[in-house]
Amino acid sequence: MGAETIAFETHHDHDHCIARALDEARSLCKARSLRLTPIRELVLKLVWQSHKPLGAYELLPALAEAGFNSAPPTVYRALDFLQEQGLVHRIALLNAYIGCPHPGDAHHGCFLICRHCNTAVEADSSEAEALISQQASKLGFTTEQQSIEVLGCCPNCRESDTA
Amino acid sequence: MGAETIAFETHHDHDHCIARALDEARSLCKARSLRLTPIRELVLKLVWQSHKPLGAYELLPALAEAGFNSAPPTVYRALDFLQEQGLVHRIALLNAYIGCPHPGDAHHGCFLICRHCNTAVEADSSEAEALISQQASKLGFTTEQQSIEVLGCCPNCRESDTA
DNA sequence: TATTTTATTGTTATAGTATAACGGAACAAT
DNA sequence: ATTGTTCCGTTATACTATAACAATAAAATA
Repeated sequence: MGAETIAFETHHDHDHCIARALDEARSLCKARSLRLTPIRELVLKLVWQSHKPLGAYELLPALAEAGFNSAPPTVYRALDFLQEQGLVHRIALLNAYIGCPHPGDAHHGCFLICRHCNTAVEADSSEAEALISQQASKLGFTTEQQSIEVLGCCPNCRESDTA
Repeated sequence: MGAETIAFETHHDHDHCIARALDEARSLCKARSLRLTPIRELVLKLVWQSHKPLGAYELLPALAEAGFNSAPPTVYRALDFLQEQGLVHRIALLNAYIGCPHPGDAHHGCFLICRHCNTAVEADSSEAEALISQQASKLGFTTEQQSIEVLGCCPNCRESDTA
């Protein structure tokens, strides 16, 4: 399980994270002849405002401020598009959405979610996934999609909390 | 990943599954000095009516028929109790609940969920879980709870669907 | 047994998450 | 220019879950 541990680095340059995510989204959509419309781009940017998963309804006010319609379907459509393109992931345990740090390859990694600060890191879990698929296939079950979500305590919170 | 594959056996004696689940629940609650009240027992029985995860609201009509109050809090309280005691699990991807085939030991196995017939099997995934925890700890992350859910196609549906 | 305490359930209201359905606008492709 | 398609605005509603408080039942203690 390799990892995008940058979210656990408290003082990283987050503007860079955002810029990179937007750049990648633009080129990916271009390559696929898809339209990264203003709404979609804004929603992606909003999701990337932190490394904490955000609920769909938390994004609506900012959409309104930006002058867009801000009814639920607007944000859900954008999120659906971004999910289909692998630009954001949905965290089922939280009903929340988070930017994908390495879009492009189809995957749905493993999320390490801190119960204290809510930060979530997407870790590559190909080993574990392979193991699971393999064991499932022994039961005659064909794996199509995996969701691995881990709740716990991140290194930063562990230090401060002694918990 | 060992498994309770009985759910994939189309013609198994399901009454036996139910009876066993209820027996285990009774003795487990007795051992823990907890009250398996009529509502809790009925909810457990309803969850066990099949090997398909059921939504909370799907249980309400049967509660009403049995003469109980059937407002949402009633069923959620029972489900909460049953979850705390490890008698049922919640499938986050489906917002649905399923009976646990081997309560008693604290765990939250891996669920293989068939997209076609909706049957879900709880498989022991201790190997994969250990791997994930171990890799997470390399990132300084302390695992407290894991959720592994797999969507795919079960052996029965694979046969009939050619899909 | 009477009393007190605790756990459980009833009840009403509401919060939070997500989608259906349809019309209109913008864009792309002839 | 016209047509077809995609995207967005809008309204309404479905689905999932919990807050808050009153009433009841069970357990513990006196």
